[in-house]
Amino acid sequence: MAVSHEYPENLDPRVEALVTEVIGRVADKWTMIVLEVLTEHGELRFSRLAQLAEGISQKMLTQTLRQMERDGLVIRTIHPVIPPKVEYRLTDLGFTLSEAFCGVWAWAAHNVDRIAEARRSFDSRNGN
Amino acid sequence: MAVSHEYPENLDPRVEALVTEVIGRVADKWTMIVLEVLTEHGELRFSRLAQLAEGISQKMLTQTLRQMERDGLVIRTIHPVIPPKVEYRLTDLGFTLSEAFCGVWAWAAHNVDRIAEARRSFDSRNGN
DNA sequence: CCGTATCCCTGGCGATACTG
DNA sequence: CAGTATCGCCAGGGATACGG
Repeated sequence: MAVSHEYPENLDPRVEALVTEVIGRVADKWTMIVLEVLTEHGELRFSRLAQLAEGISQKMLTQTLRQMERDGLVIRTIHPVIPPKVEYRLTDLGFTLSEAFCGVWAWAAHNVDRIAEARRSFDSRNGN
Repeated sequence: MAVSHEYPENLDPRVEALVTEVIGRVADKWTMIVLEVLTEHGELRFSRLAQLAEGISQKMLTQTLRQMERDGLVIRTIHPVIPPKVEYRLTDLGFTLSEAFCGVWAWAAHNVDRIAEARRSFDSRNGN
């Protein structure tokens, strides 16, 4: 804590744009939650994932999983049985992203109270 | 890398909901970019911030800064001069969040190529 | 069971114009 | 300079229905 940190420097503005695009794609609530759930539980089927990712709609879950698969974050395995069984698990790449985001979760969990307090303070300073 | 990591466990589902809300609020492209810019450059005025946060509209910058101020991530200092001069800098809390997100930037910068490759592969597997 | 397809509508966001 | 206010668009995402 309070240790300095440095952001990666991109000399090439095109690369920087790509990095920003990746950030925009990946820094999304549902992506983070799916990442967390898959990290905690390992391989999961679609329906189980839908339960564990509290509040997600089927559409958003499908969409999120497709994007993550496309970006090489998850592997989708179709078991040719009836009824269909499809399982999702993280790739190594997905796992490393999960590690990175884990720090953000920890930060959030550690600071919920300070944030709530800051909000109360801000709201009372400015007309309720 | 490939070292295991653990997400914070929240026994209380209400706390968990709060954490998720904070994640949803904070895991946003512009918040991440403002965090990065303020970390790199220290205290900045509004107009300079607008230049450095490539592509942001004035509206989104104002909105993002207000939310961040409300959450206790930035301090807004109004210098009573003409023309007006308003400066923004990170709080300690904002700085620790910046640290956490720094890992995600590093991840993105380090893996742009793998992601681009994964996308090409995915797109060619499924009808272009 | 695991999706895709369609409808529909809210709200996020840019553009523009105006104030202290 | 540093905002607020207002309008208008269209994409994100829920709900529903249907297909393999």
